[in-house]
Parts: sequence; structure tokens; C-alpha cells
Amino acid sequence: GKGRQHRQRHTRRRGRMGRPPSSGGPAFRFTHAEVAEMEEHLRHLNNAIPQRNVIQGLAEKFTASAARAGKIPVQYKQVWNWFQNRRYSQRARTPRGAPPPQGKMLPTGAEEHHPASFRAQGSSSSYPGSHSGKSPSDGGQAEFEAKSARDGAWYDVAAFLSHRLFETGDPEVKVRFSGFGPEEDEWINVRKCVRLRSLPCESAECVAVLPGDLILCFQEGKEQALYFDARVLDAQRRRHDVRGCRCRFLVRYDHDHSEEIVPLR
DNA sequence: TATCACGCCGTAACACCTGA
DNA sequence: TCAGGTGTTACGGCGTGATA
Repeated sequence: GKGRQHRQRHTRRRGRMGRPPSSGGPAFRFTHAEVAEMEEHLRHLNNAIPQRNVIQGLAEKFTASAARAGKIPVQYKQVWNWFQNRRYSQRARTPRGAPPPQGKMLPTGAEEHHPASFRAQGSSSSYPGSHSGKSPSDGGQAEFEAKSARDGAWYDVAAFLSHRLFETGDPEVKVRFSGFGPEEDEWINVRKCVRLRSLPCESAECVAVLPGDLILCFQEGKEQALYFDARVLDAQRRRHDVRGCRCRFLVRYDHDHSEEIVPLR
């Protein structure tokens, strides 16, 4: 886009009206303070929409504020709309292939489908022949993923820097994680913690996901969201629609044994 | 089974900006 | 001045789950 930075600067300074209500009322806009407060709620709730009484409370609080004195009251529906729109726009704006905010990490290409789960491929029992985690034929996409000892999550491999034999005789490789620098490099057991990169499940492939299967799930915690191995405990089949698979899968994470119901995408 | 509330997704409508 | 792009808010369609 042209002059995007300039536009954003001006937007912050002056702001823009949104769509006016069909009832013919004046165009409405939240103040910066109101937006900041709603964003804070989103953060605290890990991007979830607050409960009805919270939204109602915010509407009443905004209406009673000095900035709204003598103006049209803020409606519950307007606050609710803001949360809906903000969540949707944040998802839509997440850049493909780029590390998400707050240091989150996604397998390469994951953003394209925004899946909650991936098929985990077999562990790589042989040392990757190349000193790169990429293959020439995959257009630069990472080919391997490795499990970090720091958090137990799986990350794309940008490059294999070196290798050695551990005391037990197991081969280890020094891994540079995709999207991270040298300070995050780790020595990793090749047999247990390096494998071919997991593949995103397509909508039509949900029928192949069965109880007992190992999948890679996107677990959203309060402070971080990472990819962890999980076992499928149960599959709740649902009718697909224009958006694709609507099935739900009960999974148990290997690293903390917590259980969660996740969508395919 | 019908009804309702709610959430998600996509888009309409508008204002405002940049650059030609 | 105008076309095109972008941000913000409003709204409709649809699915889901709870309840009568």
C-alpha cells in the first residue's frame, strides 16, 4: 500500500468514523481510552470475548465517563461489535510465515490454513544429510521440526549447524530455529526430538484423524501459544459447511497431560 | 421440534489518507 | 481534484447449544 505508515500516524492523531447505524443515527467512534481498556480485556482473556455482564459494564462505564458527557450513550451492542471486529481483524492481519507476536512460533505455512492441529510425521531416525533444515525443492519451506528442551514445544528448523555424539551414543545436532537467532540455538537429540515437519490437516482429511493418533496442536496459554504433541482421545464429527471442517477433537497434550477440545482449523 | 441467544465470518458503508 | 487503499464500525447469514 502507499504511504501506509503516514496513514497510520494520521489515524492515531485524528481517527476515523465507522459505518453509521442504519437507523440514521450519527457515526460512532470509540475514544482511545475506551479502545485501550477493551484491548486490555482482550489481552487478559487471551483474545476471548468477555462475558455479557462485563461488556454491559464497559458500555455503562464508557457512557458515564467525562468524555461521553452529554453525548449518545454507548450501547452494549457497540462494545460487543468492537470485540468481534477486533478479534476478526487481528486474525486476518496475522502475517503469513512471520513469527506471531509475543514470541509465538508457528510451523512454516501454518498461518495459511490457520489450523489448530497438524499431522505429526515420523521421527527422523537418520541425521538430516544437509546442513540446512530446508530442501531445495520445497521453495524454502522448513523440512524438519525440532522439539525445544526449554519448553517442550516443536519449532521449524532453519538450519542444522553442527552434530556430535552424546555420551549415550545418541547423535545430537545443533539447531538454529526458524525465526530465532544464535542465542536460541540448542543441541537436540536427533532420534527423539527431530522429525519431518508436520503437515497441516485439510478439511477433507478430518475423517482420517482417529482416537489414538498423534497430532501437533496449537495450544494457546495465558502467556504464550506454542505447538505441542497431543494424542487424540475422541473425535466429535460435525457437518462441514462453506468454511470447511467443523469437527471437534478431544486431545491430551503429552507435555502437561492437559485435555482440550480443538477444531481441525 | 421450535425458539432463542450467542459466536463467528464476511462484507457493507463510511471517513480519511496518499499520490498522481 | 480524484481514484484507490485502508481503518473503523455496523450488520446479515449461518451454525451451535440451551431450553421449553
